[in-house]
Amino acid sequence: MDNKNRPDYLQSLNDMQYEAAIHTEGPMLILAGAGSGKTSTMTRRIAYMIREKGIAPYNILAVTFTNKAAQEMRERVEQLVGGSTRMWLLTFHSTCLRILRVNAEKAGYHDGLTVYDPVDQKAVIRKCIKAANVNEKIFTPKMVLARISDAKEKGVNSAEFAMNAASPREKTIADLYRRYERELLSNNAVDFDDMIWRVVKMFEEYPEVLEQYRQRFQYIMVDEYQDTNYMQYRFVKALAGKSRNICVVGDDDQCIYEWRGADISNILSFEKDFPGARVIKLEQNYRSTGNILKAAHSVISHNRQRKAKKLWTAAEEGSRITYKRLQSEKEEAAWIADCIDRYVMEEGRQYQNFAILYRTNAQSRSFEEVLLTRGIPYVIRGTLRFYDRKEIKDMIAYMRLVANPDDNVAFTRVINEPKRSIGPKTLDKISILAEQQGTSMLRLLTDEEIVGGFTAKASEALRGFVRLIAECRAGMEDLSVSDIYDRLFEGSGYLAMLERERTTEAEGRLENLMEFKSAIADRESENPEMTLTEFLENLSLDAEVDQGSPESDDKVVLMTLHGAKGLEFPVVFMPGMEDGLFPGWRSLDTEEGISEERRLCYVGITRAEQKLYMTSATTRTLYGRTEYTKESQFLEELDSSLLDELSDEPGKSSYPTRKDGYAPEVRYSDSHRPFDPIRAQADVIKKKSRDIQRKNTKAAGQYAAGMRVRHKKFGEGMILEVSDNVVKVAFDRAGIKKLAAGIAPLEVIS
DNA sequence: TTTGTATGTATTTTT
DNA sequence: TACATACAAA
Repeated sequence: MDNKNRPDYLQSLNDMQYEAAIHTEGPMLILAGAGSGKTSTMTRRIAYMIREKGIAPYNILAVTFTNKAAQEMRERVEQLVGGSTRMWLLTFHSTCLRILRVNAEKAGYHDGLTVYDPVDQKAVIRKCIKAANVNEKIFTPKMVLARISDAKEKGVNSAEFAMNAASPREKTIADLYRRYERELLSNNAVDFDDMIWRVVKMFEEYPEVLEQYRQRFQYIMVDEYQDTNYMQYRFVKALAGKSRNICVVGDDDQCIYEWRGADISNILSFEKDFPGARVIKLEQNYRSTGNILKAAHSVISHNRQRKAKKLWTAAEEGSRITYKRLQSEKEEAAWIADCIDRYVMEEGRQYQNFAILYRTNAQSRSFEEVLLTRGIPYVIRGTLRFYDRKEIKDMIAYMRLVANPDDNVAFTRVINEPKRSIGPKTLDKISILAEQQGTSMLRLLTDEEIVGGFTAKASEALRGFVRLIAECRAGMEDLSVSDIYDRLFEGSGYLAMLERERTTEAEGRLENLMEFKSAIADRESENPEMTLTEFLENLSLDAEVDQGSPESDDKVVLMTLHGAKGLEFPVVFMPGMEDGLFPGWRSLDTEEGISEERRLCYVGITRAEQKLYMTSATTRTLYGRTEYTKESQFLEELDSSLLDELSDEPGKSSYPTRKDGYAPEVRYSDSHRPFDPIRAQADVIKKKSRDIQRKNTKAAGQYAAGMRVRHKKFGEGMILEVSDNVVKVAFDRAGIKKLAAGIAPLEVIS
């Protein structure tokens, strides 16, 4: 194809990529193989729409699955179009949550809508299981939630579920589903499935709302289409139904989340859903050497039901895949460590060139042990997320309670954290009473009569707790998020609790909470007007936070095969190529199960740029049991002419080991540090919090009902009521607001 | 209400 | 093996 007439930013595309980029009208399916330049193509397509076709960014919706992908795409688009764009380039969940917030009332919710993560969901369903008084051995939270999620993905509500329930077991699940649904609604909360589903439902119930968004989003793009579930498909189809300007990008061979609801048939039947769809295959790979691609192809071609395609490369053949069977998982790890050492010593490679990709997280241990003793730097990516830590979740729960007083899960989480002598018994009472009165647990406790009904100790604690939350809620308009955080952290006694403990664990928690504070400050400096609600929303949708400093550090990367999707490394190790481990034993009995594992294997192989190693162990200790293993069937499926199997060389170790001493990282315990930054920060927080409190208690006296006041943001109004340091003002224009007496910039006029 | 001890269970997890 | 949860005792 003649490149001459292309705009400069399209010059670098190959013919297929170019065609995809300039095809803007009507449905299109881009089958983008691994490493085929998918993101380049997509971002250039958007740039082309904006720059050449004059399409307003306002009219474009681009949906991804991860925040990371969305962020990366946005950056690259902005580079291409020069300057920032206010286009909707978001994850499915952010997209739907935005729509849901704007139309909260129509969807049955109200202001302060909270997002429940899996831990919150579990808390809710456990409560439901208890309340329903059913066999907890059979109806485990995990199983029930899986069924509910499944139903929501299919758009089946609890009433419909109940109608389809034939067996007693199904009827029980229907009942639990009903309770769960009701609980979330009364808590003004949505789970991840709800975000998509409620929007789709609202589109059905309010065609004018759908029409409005159809008008807006004339052009729609969907990334990773093979991973969409049925409800996401419905969402996309509804929005694109009229304009039909929909471009989906994906690779059916990389669908590895079927177990989570991803429906591979969405991509397989796209041409049926959108007749006349243009199909473009991106098959040129820019990542791997020839042998790696051939190996990947030999494995994946054992799958039936796939779109015919074959990656090719202009690069050289490269070396073959090396396979080695070791004695145990310990030797397996040692062998891989040797390999890395050798590369580093002989070729001067950097550690970050290597990735160890395993099937299960449990496998990481043997690698950690070996790498640690050898002094090889490494990072484990994607395990416990920062925001999943207990102390972080606790503080988030406090903040959530301020933003949404209906959030019973948040209430239950922190009412006795730190210990306030509110045990399960008291909690039960509160819960039942709240339900009877049709209110939330926190709101119930604003009733002095009810609070007084508990023991002196408990009622005192409850009063303090409620006052703190109310004070922060009243301050929401005028305090920054970090101010609120400081006030909650100190005022709740959480800070004091951690300081009292004096264990290394408590120190670590304190450190994490300080880091959390700086994360808040970071976001605040980017967006000084950030509200608490906004902050919480971003948190719940963005699990990925700067995990130390991953990219820049020169470290071997350890992660699961699932986590590796979308990434690439010069040298990749795939340990644990054993039947029952990979493919996993739970997938063995179905064809679809094996197929998905095979796709996972394909994903793993195609992560490698230059060299791929596979290993297995004849005996493996898992869950404290040592067992003999059989080699993975994927090894047999892999074209043997591409595989070099290394045998044992008796008497000598096949690879040199690192002898030179490696100085372990020296860390001084906190008590030996001349200056303790954590303690210093804690003092700042304490001061800030007490400052807020002091201002508040002092200030209430100067206001009285009936006074006219002026507020910086809300203008003039009249005080309706003053109680507990909270001033209730009816503003002439902004409506009724509750404000913190000492914080709000109120000026008495008369 | 808190604490210690027994018991059962165990892929993968973008949001 | 290792962790979370359930239950009993103080």
